[in-house]
Amino acid sequence: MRPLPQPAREALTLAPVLHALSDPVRLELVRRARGNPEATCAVLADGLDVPMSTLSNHWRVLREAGLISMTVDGRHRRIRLRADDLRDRFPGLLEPILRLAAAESPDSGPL
Amino acid sequence: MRPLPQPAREALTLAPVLHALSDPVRLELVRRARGNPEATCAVLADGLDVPMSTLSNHWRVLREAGLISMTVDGRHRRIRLRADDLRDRFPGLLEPILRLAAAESPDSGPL
DNA sequence: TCGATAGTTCGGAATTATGGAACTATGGTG
DNA sequence: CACCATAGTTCCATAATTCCGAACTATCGA
Repeated sequence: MRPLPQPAREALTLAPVLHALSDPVRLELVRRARGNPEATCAVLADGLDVPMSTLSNHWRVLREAGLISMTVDGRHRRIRLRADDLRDRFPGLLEPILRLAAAESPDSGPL
Repeated sequence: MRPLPQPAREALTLAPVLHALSDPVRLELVRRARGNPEATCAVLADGLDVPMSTLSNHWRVLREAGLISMTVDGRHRRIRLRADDLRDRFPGLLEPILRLAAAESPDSGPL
């Protein structure tokens, strides 16, 4: 269950977080990650017509911005939303954004 | 005082708004616009070591995302934050972001 | 009319994003 | 162990964006 490198909580900055959330696919991945702790990349991306290499890039952007952490678990990567770190560093940021994203695509509808 | 074209309130979507806010320069411009209604481009960008053509692009991104409106006033463009439209369409979004941005660069400090 | 001011547009260079193909690493099976 | 399937990453060429200097436009004031 080796963890992949990620920025420390104190190193998180606002602009990269907003950038990471400014893509519809990534926003959806984050929403799913929140509702689905410890899920793998493939599970979270299920049904999203996006090629795997592009997804891998999206996960990297999310990880480098500090939104998620990844741990290697066998052949899988487990994704966890860094909810605590984000709440600590950017209180009041993530909840409204995810709420509005959910309002904009109620199901996991048209991204 | 002819207004420049801008997306209608109902047409605003989350991803472009987050994208517009994901750049440190634009974030700063939005902060200044909020504290400085009816100011011109030049006034809002004062002191920001960014070339004018780049600023013009930033204003366009902000306008097209629906964050600001611009009206032509003589030789000037007056910038207004679309606070009402944004609050209506994305309640709870802008305030936290601008608060966190202010916390991250208290003055208009290192962008 | 002329010049200065305020900002936009154009176009090329630099950066970033996309995605197919090849690769790596792990687990399961015989 | 040999072999294959799975899960994801990396490489790299193309496409799309962004940056910014230079040229342009529009308006005001003298």
